[in-house]
Amino acid sequence: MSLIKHLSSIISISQTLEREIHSVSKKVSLPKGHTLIDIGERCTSLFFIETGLVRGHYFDDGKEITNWFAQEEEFATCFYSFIAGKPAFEIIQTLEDCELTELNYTSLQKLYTHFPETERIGRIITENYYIKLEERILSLQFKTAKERYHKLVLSKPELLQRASLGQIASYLGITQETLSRIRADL
Amino acid sequence: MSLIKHLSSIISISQTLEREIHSVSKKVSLPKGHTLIDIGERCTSLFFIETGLVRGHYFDDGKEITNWFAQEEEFATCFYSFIAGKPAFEIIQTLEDCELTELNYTSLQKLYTHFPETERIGRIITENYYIKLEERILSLQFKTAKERYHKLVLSKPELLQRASLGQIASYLGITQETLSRIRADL
DNA sequence: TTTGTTTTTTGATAATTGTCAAAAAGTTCC
DNA sequence: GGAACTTTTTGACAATTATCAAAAAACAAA
Repeated sequence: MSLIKHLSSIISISQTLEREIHSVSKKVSLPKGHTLIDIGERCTSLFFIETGLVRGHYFDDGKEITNWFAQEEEFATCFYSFIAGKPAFEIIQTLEDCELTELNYTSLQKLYTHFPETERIGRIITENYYIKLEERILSLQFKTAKERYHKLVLSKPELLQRASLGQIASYLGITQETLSRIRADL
Repeated sequence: MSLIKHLSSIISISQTLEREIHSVSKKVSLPKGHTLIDIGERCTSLFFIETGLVRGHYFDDGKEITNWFAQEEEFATCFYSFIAGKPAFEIIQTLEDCELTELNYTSLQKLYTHFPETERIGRIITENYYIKLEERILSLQFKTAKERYHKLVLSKPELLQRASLGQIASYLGITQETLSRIRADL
């Protein structure tokens, strides 16, 4: 689904605004394994995923930790860097060939200013992402490794085919070995 | 700090808007231990904390789990219920005598509509809360109990005096006994 | 102060998950 | 198909954290 269509599902987008979004955003095709943003860089773009899978990850004690996955119709960015203007603490990387729509920070701020209705879109999208994060906290806070895995199986079954075990394990906050064992005894 | 002052630190608030916010919000004084929202209710209010401490908690397997704390100059609400209009999954309760400013959902939506500049405030506040949640995820995902505790000591030292050990422990995703032991060997 | 209540600490033990190493299975590419 | 590489699984063991129970400490009320 295109970015415009996605936004239209939140509030109606005028012809003028649609044209403006078209003119300030750009389509990007990237192969699997491509790094969009590296640690330490400033992440000045928001990527809307039309097709493909992207993840954000960082290193802790030499170990790779997946912070999030983003798939079709979701946005990918180092949120902290994008919003706060600080260096990114994570690597953003494609896990599959991707078709993305890129919108940079300056253009987005201009949209907010010139098309006040986009503020509402921004707010609502952020609210929804907030709720998703909150759910993840509930899961990480007191659920066992097995419960977290089963929850993921229910909520994002396709992801299990699309990402590697190690990537999924670290996303769930457990080691790959533990996840492998959880899968074994079912 | 008052709600108006807090909002002014984000964008400038016009006289008219200030008057409007005044007229739709109301001050609430509550004693320690008061329940603002209970599980299953719809949370239709946003509470800005002028003085005092509030927490959100739920029960898992009979155990009380603190989901968040909110103190002076922060907002308290069951975000999920407030935004999605679904029943709250948590109890919101004062941990100290509180002075709050209450703004209800309908009034807030009217503000958004009649004063488009408030959309921006809403977006920015949500963005900032999102970043805070993200930080907490990083902590819960792979840090040890000790590391999580020390991080809290650095970021919110006063909280340790204001909330009980059990409340803090569950917030960190550990048992009270473990937290007690962590504190002991320093 | 004394009594009753709640919170925190301590101890013994069990369960969960991590670590390190190596084997097995699956992929990729010539 | 087979070599080289990557990913997943398995095993033995260690570390971390939870559980349950009880003692100690802190707090509140009469």
